This record gives sequence, structure tokens and C-alpha cells, in this order.
Amino acid sequence: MKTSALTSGGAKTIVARAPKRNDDRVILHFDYDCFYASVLENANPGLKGQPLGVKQKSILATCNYAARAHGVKKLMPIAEAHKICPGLVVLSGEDLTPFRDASKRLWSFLRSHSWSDRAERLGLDEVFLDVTDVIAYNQELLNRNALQDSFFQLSRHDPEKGFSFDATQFFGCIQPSVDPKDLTLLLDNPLCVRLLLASHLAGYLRLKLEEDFGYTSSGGISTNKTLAKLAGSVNKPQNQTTLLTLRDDYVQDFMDGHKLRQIPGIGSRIAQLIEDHVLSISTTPDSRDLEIGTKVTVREVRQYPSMSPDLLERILDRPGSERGSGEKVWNFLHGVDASEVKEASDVPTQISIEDTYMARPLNTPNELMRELRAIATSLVRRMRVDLAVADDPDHSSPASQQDGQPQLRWIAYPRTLRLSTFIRPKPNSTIPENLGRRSRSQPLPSFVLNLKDTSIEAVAERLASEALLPLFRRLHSERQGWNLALINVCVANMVMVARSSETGNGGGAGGARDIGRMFRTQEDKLREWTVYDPTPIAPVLDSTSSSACVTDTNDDVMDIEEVNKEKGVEAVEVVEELIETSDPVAISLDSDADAWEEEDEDESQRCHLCGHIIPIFAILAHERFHSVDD
DNA sequence: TTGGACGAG
DNA sequence: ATTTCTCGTCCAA
Repeated sequence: MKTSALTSGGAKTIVARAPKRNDDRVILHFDYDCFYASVLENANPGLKGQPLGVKQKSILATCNYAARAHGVKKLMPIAEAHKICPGLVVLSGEDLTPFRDASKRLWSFLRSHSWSDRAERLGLDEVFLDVTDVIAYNQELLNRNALQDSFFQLSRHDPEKGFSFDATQFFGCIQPSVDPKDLTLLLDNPLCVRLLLASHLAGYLRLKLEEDFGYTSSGGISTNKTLAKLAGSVNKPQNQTTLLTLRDDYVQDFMDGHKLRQIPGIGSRIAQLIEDHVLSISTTPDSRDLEIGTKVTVREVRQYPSMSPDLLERILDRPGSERGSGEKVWNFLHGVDASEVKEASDVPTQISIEDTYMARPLNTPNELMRELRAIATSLVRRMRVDLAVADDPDHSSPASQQDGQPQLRWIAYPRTLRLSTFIRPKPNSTIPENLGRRSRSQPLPSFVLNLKDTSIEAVAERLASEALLPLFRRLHSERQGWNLALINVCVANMVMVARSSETGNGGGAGGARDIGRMFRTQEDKLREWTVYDPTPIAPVLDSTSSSACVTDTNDDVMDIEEVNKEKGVEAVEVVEELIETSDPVAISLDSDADAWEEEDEDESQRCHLCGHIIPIFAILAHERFHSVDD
């Protein structure tokens, strides 16, 4: 990297130049206070104020502040917690459903306040928000002659929407602390004004989280994700901190005070390697302590002789390590982080279910199948919750659902199924490290995507016996006695599914449209991915049955006509997937199928394998299902 | 595409 | 009775 020669007292030292920070953005970070415990308290208000612990298996995943006052800690064994806090109430937190639901609601609310829709969840209890454009808008509106009586506009279109605030001071804490009388001077600095506005937005949002949803939180305000998150940790709980990035030494002093391991993005592995180097510890095979990366500060690493991105790269260089990680760490040490807050998405990139069995490892085929079934059931349920929506087409036949259950349709589906296991380290092995963690994957069998007349249990049973068990045998050839300590089943490699109907309301920028991306439907977002509306061909058939998605080799989605033009191929050759028709029985039981036959015989053709009428464009994909399904 | 390492809560 | 249950990214083969 770039270096510059400095002369100090005659001796020349080569010093790596500090990277340049970009303060163009405004980033908020929210961290809900002891989230799991708060969810359970809200579900059962009688618990409020009492010491509460949340249990997973044999340990406390977390606890509220009343419990912490008694010395209870996260990840503490239950028995120990009861000893030091006899009145401790312990509830199970093994089912994550209520935590996921609450997390999603809070995230949806926060998300509606980023006009660029950049709202990223980190775990269930943290959210990054990019509010750059909201802040810029309000900066222009600010009346310098009446700062005390300012109004923050949350909407471009509805001037009523917003809140009053005093723009002569920050909301919450600031870092570093500044003389109040200097503040008027600082207000001439546009960056300072933006951070001040952001502190009030964060304060308002935290207040709403508490009043409207019942969750207190900690907040961090700065110009990138790393700084916002670290700032938020300065004053917790129930408070917020704005890190003033007005001068480079403000930022550097702030970073320098942290231990290496505290920097998000520097994990135990990286911290260990750097620490060993800085402390000149020869790599003795047994020098690992429990606390890793907590001995050395950012300042000490930074000031280590001839420290530079290149040196860091060499320190971290090992097979499989990320290229450019030297520069990345170097940037972190200086509070530089260009990573963007990712655009909000309703579709997860993967869903996994796992269970651990350390008390009693699995060893017999019976135990194994029981667990595979249980995990498969949870997984199929999660898929239907997170990847499917109720199919209520505005213009379709209103009397379509007689039974209570709304018909579901996929908004995305996974292509890959993966099974991972962990073998418990044997009683005595010198380095009981990994190598116990292994996984195998395969294409997801298409029957899992059948939403019609198929109970979760039935699908899960098939999934366990026809897919997971074979995968398991690929991992472990032994018939039994595996000493299994963990099973993880994951679906990944998501494919967005095209929408079938309701492509309307293109232009109208109504006022209601604004605040809400809150009310932005999943369909709205998926429109970007939608390439083909099959309604004209199969107007009667349930929309899921005829959804298709076209993808070119660059994964860019295009209109089918354009694909034809560009590539000179027939439509049938670029139809990538057709879901839901995998089960011929389901089709034949569908009375609508008759309508299809009558109306579309011209453009359809009989499948020579199952004898059903399939629209011409879908024949290829349909035939693929016959091969996949067997 | 697959399997693993690593980092986050 | 140290190892919960996830989710995401990146790399090499």
C-alpha cells in the first residue's frame, strides 16, 4: 500500500498512510436491549421487573438487566445462575418463532424510515439503517433562525408527518464530549448538522420502538456501519451515542481505545494471529487462552513497527484466508468502512434448522430418523412461513377457498438442500478441533414445493427418508455408533418466483406510497425480478402452477421477448423452472385443469410421460420434473 | 456447484 | 452442565 517517508530526529521511518474515511453517508444502528428477555416480558407483562433468564438447553442464552444486577451473565449454566440469583425466573427460548416475529415487526417499522430502503438486520436484535437521503432533505429544510422549534419531516409528500425537535442540541450522548458553547461554532459544519439531525431521528425512532412496540434499545449514529455500531455500545442500555467524525483524531482516538476483538469484523481467528505477531509470541502449539484478542488495543497494533496493510496481509495469509483482508483490517483499525447497508429483502438467502445432542449423542438409526423427521418438519414449516404468501389475487374467482386455509404460493424457493453433522470430539484428542464438522448437499427434491393437498408432516416424512437419510449415508457409511452431537439441515440457493397477476399501479406517486415502503408489498419488490406473466396463456389455472422465471447466463432477468431477440433462441429453451406441477396427481385432481385443456389446446401439448396437457412453453421444465422426482 | 472456514448475534 | 441456533460471506476445488 501507499507509504510516506517521514523524518523524525534524523532517522527515517517508513509509515503507512492512514486510509481516507468517507463521511458522505449517515448510518444508524439499533440494538434492542436484552431482546429475548424483552420479547418474553412483553408476552407476559407480569414478569417485568423480575430477574428473568432465557434458557436454551442447559445454559442461559441471555437474561434481563434485573438478573444481571444479581451477577447473572449470558451463557451461564442454569444451575450456577440459580445459585447467585435464587428468585430467577427461567423461561425456555429454544423455539425462536416469537423472537423472529418480533424482530421482523420492529425491522419493518425501522425500514419504512429509510427512503432508499436500506435496512439490514444483524441477528434478530440489531438493525442498520441508511438514512442519508432523509437527513439531506431535512438539512435543507432547517431554518437557522428558529433552530429550537425545528420540525423533522419523515415524508417527502406529507409535511404533517414528522416530529418537533430542538436543533440547538444533540439527542442523547455525543463522542467525544464537546463544550456546549463550542456547539454553535460546530453547527456551521454541514457534517455536524447532519449528525445532529440523525441523532434526533434515532431518538425519535427509539422512542417509537418503546412506546408503540414495547422495546427499549441502544442507538449508535455515525457515518459508516462500524462506527455506528461501536458508538451504540458506548452508552447502553436505553441510550444512544453519536460519534462526531468531524476530525480524524476524534475517530482515531475512539478506535484506539478499543481492544482488537471488539471491532466488528475482527473475529477470534484474525485477532489471535495479529495478537500473536504483535506480542511476538512464537506459535507455540498450546498458547491459547480463553480470552483471545482482548489483550491488545487498536492503538498498539497500529503503532507496531512498520505496521501496514501489507504486513497485516502477510500476518493473516494462510490457505483459505480472504484476499485483501490485510487492507480490510487496516481500514477497520482507522474506523474506515465502505460496506453498504444492504437493501431490505423479505426473502432470506437460506433457512436452516439444527439441534444439538451433547448430553446424549445420537448413535442408532431409530434416533437418527426421529431427529431427521423433527428437523424436516420444522424446516418445511419455516419454508412455508418465510418463502410463501397467501395467494389472494384481487381479480380471481372470489369463491376459490372454501376451507379455512388460504392457498399459499411461493415467492421464492430453494434449489439446494444441505445436511451437516458434527461428531463429538473423542474423550481425549490432542487437537479436538473441527474435522467433525462436515456437510453434503444435493438439489432440493421438487415434492417439497408442492403446496396442494400436502400436509407438512407428509412432506417432512418424505424429505427425511428420501433425501436427508441418503445425504447422511454419504457423510457416514457406518450403520450406527456415530456419536452425533449436531444435525443441521439447510435450504439455500434461493430462486425468486415470478408474480402472476396485478402488475398495475405503475406511476401514481400517491402520498400513501411514501411512508411506506412499510406498505410496500412483497410483490412490489419482486416486480424487479418478474419477467413473465403467464396469465394470458393459463388464465384459469392457479397462478403458482404456471409461474415461470427466465434467467440468462449472467443471472440478469429479462423479458422473454428480449431474451429471444438477444440470444436467438426459442422461449422453451430458456424457461428455467416450473414449480408446483411436479405432482401429476395434484394436477389431475384440480378441476381447473379441465378448463386449461379446453381453452388452451392450441398452445398446449400432451406430456408423453404423464399424459397431462402442458402449455408448450413449459414442456421442457415439466419433463425435467419427471427425471428429478425419480 | 460443493464443502468448508469464519464472523455476526 | 461450555457449545444455542442461526444467518451471511467468501474461498478453493
